[in-house]
Formats: sequence, structure tokens, C-alpha cells
Amino acid sequence: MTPRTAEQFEKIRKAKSEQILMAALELFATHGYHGTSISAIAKHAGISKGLLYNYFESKESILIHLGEDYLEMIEQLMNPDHDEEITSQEMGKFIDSFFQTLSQKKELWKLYFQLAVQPGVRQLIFHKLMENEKFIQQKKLIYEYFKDRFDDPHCEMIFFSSLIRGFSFQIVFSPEIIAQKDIENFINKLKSTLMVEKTAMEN
Amino acid sequence: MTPRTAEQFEKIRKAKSEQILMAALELFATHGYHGTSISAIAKHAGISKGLLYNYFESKESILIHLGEDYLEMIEQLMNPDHDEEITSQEMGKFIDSFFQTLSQKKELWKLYFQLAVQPGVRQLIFHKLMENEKFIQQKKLIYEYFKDRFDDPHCEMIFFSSLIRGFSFQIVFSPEIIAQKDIENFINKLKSTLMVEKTAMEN
Amino acid sequence: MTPRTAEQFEKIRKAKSEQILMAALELFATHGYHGTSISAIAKHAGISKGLLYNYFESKESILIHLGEDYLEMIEQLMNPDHDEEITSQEMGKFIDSFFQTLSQKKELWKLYFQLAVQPGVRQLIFHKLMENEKFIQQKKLIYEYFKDRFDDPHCEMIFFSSLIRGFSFQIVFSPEIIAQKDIENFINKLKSTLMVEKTAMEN
Amino acid sequence: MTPRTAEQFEKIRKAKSEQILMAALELFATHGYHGTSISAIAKHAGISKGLLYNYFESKESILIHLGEDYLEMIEQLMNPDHDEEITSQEMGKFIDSFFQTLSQKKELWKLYFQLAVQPGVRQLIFHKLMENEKFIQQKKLIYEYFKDRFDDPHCEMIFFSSLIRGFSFQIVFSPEIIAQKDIENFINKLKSTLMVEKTAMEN
DNA sequence: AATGAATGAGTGTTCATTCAT
DNA sequence: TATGAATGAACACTCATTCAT
Repeated sequence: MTPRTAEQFEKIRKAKSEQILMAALELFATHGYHGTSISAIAKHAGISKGLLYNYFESKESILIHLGEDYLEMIEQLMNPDHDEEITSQEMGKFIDSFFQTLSQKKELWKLYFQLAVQPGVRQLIFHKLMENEKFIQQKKLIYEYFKDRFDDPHCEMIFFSSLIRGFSFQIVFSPEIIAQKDIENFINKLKSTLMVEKTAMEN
Repeated sequence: MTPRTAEQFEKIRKAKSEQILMAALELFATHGYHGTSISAIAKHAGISKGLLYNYFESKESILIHLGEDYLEMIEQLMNPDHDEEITSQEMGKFIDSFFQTLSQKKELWKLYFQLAVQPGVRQLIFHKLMENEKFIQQKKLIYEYFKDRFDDPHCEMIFFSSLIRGFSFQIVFSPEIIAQKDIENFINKLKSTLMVEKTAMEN
Repeated sequence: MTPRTAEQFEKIRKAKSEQILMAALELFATHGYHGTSISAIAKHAGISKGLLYNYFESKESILIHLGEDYLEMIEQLMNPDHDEEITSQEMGKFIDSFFQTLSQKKELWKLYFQLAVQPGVRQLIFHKLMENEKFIQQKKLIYEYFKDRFDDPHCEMIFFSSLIRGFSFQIVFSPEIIAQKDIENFINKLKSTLMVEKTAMEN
Repeated sequence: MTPRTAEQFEKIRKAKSEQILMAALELFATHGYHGTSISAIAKHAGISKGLLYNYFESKESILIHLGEDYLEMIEQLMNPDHDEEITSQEMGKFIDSFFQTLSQKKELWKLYFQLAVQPGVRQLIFHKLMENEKFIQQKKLIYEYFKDRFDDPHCEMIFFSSLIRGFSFQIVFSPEIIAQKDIENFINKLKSTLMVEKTAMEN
């Protein structure tokens, strides 16, 4: 009889919103943005098509929201909390966090690759990433890290970013051919190469 | 005036077929499979929609054919020409060939990544790759190559395949952030790590 | 605190009802019936969609009610208060009232033209007008007025009704091209033509 | 067997195009633009929805085309063929042409009123009318005509345009209450008032 | 071999209406 | 009384595919 309170409505909205985003993420991640229909998302979320538009104004806006979720994840991953240089130990922790995230938020990473692979769709999301404060800051610190330790830091960074990207791709899309032990070995190998002490470079 | 022979007809069919596939590849690579319409392909190929269906029975069949083109490319790349072991020099040549292919057939590689990212399509195409004689043979030879040179060949192979995959991804989808010189450096670094002489391993 | 009496409830209902109708009228007049959504009406009236349906059973029923408001307005305009003949002065007053109404209830007149233009809706609303006692009575008196003054009263009535309708249309939909002074001139011209003394006609 | 020639295609397109426009005109004229669905137009034209979009890129574009048909009609009506002044006889011919058009192209006139009554839709069409060369030129000539004959030409023009607009509205939307004889009488009355000889005005 | 007109199921989106609270 | 979440049919529009020519 008594109408719902504003908080109740808010709660419903929040929950349903999340429900829709999760359904969309799963489908976008597996079939791509264009390969996923609004009908499919609604059905997967267990609601009507009409209701979906009560929560998101368009299909694209759902993607944007998910893109922001991804961005938030990256932000947390990249949280340096300081402007000072990264120590070897911090680099180790970063690598751990990265691979933890990779397995815990696999769908979000799938989405990332899906978008990276569709030139038309990428720009909807990626420019935000590239302009993100924390992302830029962390990239700079990482570059400093490499500069302090390797002869050709630029080349070395390309090397390591390729390595991580390629391995992530494999884990995310072909997990069946990589055992858990392989992942651990890989991480260890990565760490032992990267976590070297800062050397007094001649330049 | 003289009626064309059967071979001539066959040749024309082949050429037109190729023309359609090239048009489709270009569009799939830039706009994705779902983002490309049959109309667009026909227009890009300079023929009518109707005629297109004279050559391919469906949009999906075009995709399958392109997938086979990709397989063929891989087959050529993987052509060992012999059953014997791979030498360091042959490994060097293989790496060179790979990166040559990568830049020459960039669109086919884009398509590869797009397909690799779609679980539904993976099965359609990639199981063929996995069952391909030459591919299996070459993989075995490469594994031998690693076994003869590294302590943990399985791990090392994952390491190198990730490295190559990740770098290829970068080149193919973000060429603007990688200079030609970076590519050469990368290849050299790769070679200097991989092209080591066979060591007498204990086992 | 004291429970409201039935009359108070009734009064509140009436007021809210009016509030909704006014909101709907404004929107219908500017965006048309099909171009106005129930949501928009509710928002414009400052209530919820649900509550709106507490007052009107459908969108169409709101339209019907507004149509009745229009009829009521016409009825008031057409109020002869007597069965006897219309004098020239009364005709002058009628014309004044008409144009006063036209500017005061411009939106109701916009709605009228919108409805008049839709054959489906015409029947819904206008047959009521045609059957309205006062309307019929007044029309008869006006006809008498013309009969007493002009050679071909039927033709003359068509002439004047066209004139008024066309001018009203202009005022209502293209007010920017008609100055206030034009309106006054028009009314004067109209009066000077219509407010002639009854002549002894031969028949 | 042999494919259709370009002319054949052109002929089909032209005919079908016309067919669609006629269907749309009828429906727009009776139910209004927003009250008419693409489905309804397609069904009324006896074709599929899809085909309709082979001929017109959008619902709005159909309206624009019809608007241009209306414009063309007005242009023909307003064809002065000279810059010189309009004679009384020409004015008579113009009135005849106008009413002939009114009954022959009743649907187009209905559309005109439908659009005039929907503020949101008007601007799609009407600005073109207002900027049309011939329309402007003819309006100027008509104004000259009034200036040469009446004391207050501006007021007089408003008077006559209202008269014609209102009568047209009646004929178009309530033909049942106006007999053919009424129309003729009206036209005659109009002519006898308008077709006066140019007088030497004092100003 | 070749065209593009034609179809119909599907897309993203809107909106009148209902309903639990 | 009052809310807005929820539905489902409809909307404008697209596109893979078929077909008469």
C-alpha cells in the first residue's frame, strides 16, 4: 500500500543495473559488441527489452559503462599512491596484482581485447584510457623503472608489454592449453627478469 | 568470339572469387565481420549482390574461405621441407618469414585476431589448424629445437609464443606506436635469444 | 489531521485532474497528440505516470476530455440566453467574444484544428458538437440573422464562416505574421460588414 | 535470362517510387505524419517494408518528397511567366486554377494543412516554400494588384487570404457540408469582389 | 554470367499501460 | 494516494538472402 521509499527504489535500480551490466559483459566478451543484441542482453539478464532502456539509454551507453568498469579496474591496478619511483618489490607486487586481476575479471579483459580488435568500436573507450591521469602517471613511473635498469628501456618496455599482452591473450582466450603451473612459472620467470636492482647506469 | 574453353571459365571464376575475398577481407579487417554487410562487400568488389551469391553461398562461407586463406599462409610459413631437426639458422629464417608475413598480410592477421577472440568462430576455423599435418610437424620440430637448447622447453615455448603473439597484436592493431626501428630491434633481440647453438643437455 | 471530507477529496481530485488536462493540452498543442507521450504529460503535470492513470483511463480519454473542454468553451461562446432573434449589437458582442476566446484559449483552438484535420478523431469529438442543443440553437439564430439581412444567406454564411476560420487559423498557427493592429482592423471590417440593420427583405 | 536493361530498372524504380509516394500521401493526409507508420505505408503500397527503404532512405525523406510535390504544385499555380503586373483577368484565372487544384489534388492540400498544424513537422517543409523564387515573386505581384485597387491593401490581403484558407479548409476536410453549387457561388462572389479594374489611387 | 528489385526476420528503441509496493 | 519498475507490442530501420529478368 505505502509506496516504496526513495532508498528502496535506489536499491532496486542499483541491483538491476548491475545485473544488466553483468549480462551484457558476458555476451559482449564472448560474441563481441556487434554480435550481441539488446534482446539477448535482456533475456540473459532475465528482464524485458523495455526495462533495459529504463536503465540505459542505448546499447552504446552500456558499452561505455562497461568500459568505465574496465578503466576503474586499471586505475586500481595502477594505483601508485605516490610520485616516487617504483622499487623492485613494488614491481613484483604489480605483476602479481595484474595476473590476479586477469583471472578474477577475465570477462572484463575479454571485453578489452574484443574492443582492441574492432577499430570502429575501440575509439568509444580507449581514448579515455589514454587520457587517464593514473594510467599516464604509472606508465611514466614504469618507464623510469626500466630506464634505471636496462640499456635500451624503450625496446625493453615493448618487449615486456608484448610478453604480458600475448600471455594474457592466451590465458583469456585459450585457458585450456595453459595449466595453472605454467602461469606460475611464467610469473616467476617474468619477475626474475624484471625484479633486478637498480644499477648505476652510465648515462 | 570463339567460345571460351572450360579452363578459361575456371580461371575467370577463380579471379572473381579472389576479388571478392580480397574485398571482404579488407572490410572484415577494418569493420569486423558483423560490421560488414554483403552489400558493402559486393560494392567494394565492384560486382552485384546477386553475383556474389553465385560465388559464395553465404556471408559465413566467405569468412570460412578467408579462414582457409589464413591457414594456407600459416602452412607456407611452417613449411619445414624436411623431417629433420631445425637448425639455428633455419629458426632465424623462420622468424624473418614470420614478420615479413605479418607486415605483408596485415589484414589476414587482423582477421585472425578477430576470429581468435570469438569462441563460436574459433571452433569453425582453428580446429583445422590444430589438425593440420604441417602445422603439427613444425610444432614438433620447434619443440625439439627448444628441448635441445633450454632447461624448461615447455615454459620457454609459452614464453616465446606469448612474446610473438603480443608483439604481433601490437603491430597489427596499434602500428602508430611502434616504429620500424623498434620492429628491427625486437626481431634482433628475439633472434639473439633464440638462435643459440644446440647444447648437450643432460637428457 | 482531521480526515478530509468527501467534498474536500472531490475538490482535490478535480484540481489534479485539471492540472493534468492543462499539461496535456499544452503538449498536444505544440507537439501534437502522437508526438506527446504519457510520460511527458505526467512530468509536465508534476506527477507520476501511475497517478495519471488514476485520473484518466487512457491517453485517448485525456484527448476526449480536452475535446469536451473545447465544446464547453464553444457552448459558453454560443450562449444566446434567449430564443429571440439576435440583434446587430449582439452580433458585435459575439464577434468580440469569439476573438477574445481565440487569444485567451489559443491552445484549445490549436487542438481544435489538429482534431479537425484527423478524420478518425473528428467523429469522436465533433458529432457531440453537432448535436449540442445550444450550438444548434445559436446556429439557427445566426442563420435567421443572415436571412434578415442578406440576399443569399446560405452563401453568405459560408463566406463568413470561412473568413473567420481562415483568420483564426492564421492567428493560431502563424501569429508572427499578423500584428495586433491587423487583428483589430480585421474585427472592425468584419463588424462593419455584419452589423447592418435588418432590412425588410422580400420574402 | 538476359539481365534487365538500365532503362527497365529505371522504369521500375520510377513506377514503384510513385506508388509509394501516393500511398504515403493518402495516409499522411488522413492520419498525419506521426500517426502513419512505415508498415502502414508499405502495406498500403502493396510492398514489403524492406523494399520501401530501397526507394526512400527514411520516413522523413518520404515527407520531404511529398513536400516537394506540393511545392511544385504551388509553383505551377503561381507561374506568372512575367514580371509585369497582374491584370484583373489574370487574377480571375488564378482563382480558377487555385480551386481546380484544390479539388484535383485534395490529398496534397490535406497534407499541407496537416503540416501547418504540427509545429514540429512544419519547419521540415515550409521554409522551402517561403524561400521559393516564384512564390515570392507572385506574392509581390499580388500585393501590387491589391495596392492598385484597395485603400488598405495589407488588411485586404489578410482578409482574402483568410477567406481562401478557411474555405479551402472546409472543402478539404468537410466536403459533405458544402455543395458543388456553394463552391461555384463562392468563387463567383470572390471574383466579383477581386476582379475590379485598377483605379487611380490617391497615393 | 549478371543485375538489383524484393522479401522478411531481425535490429535498436519507444511508449501506453499495468502492477507491486 | 502515489510511485516508478516492469511489460510487450509497436516503431523506424537494416540486411542476408532469393528471384525474375
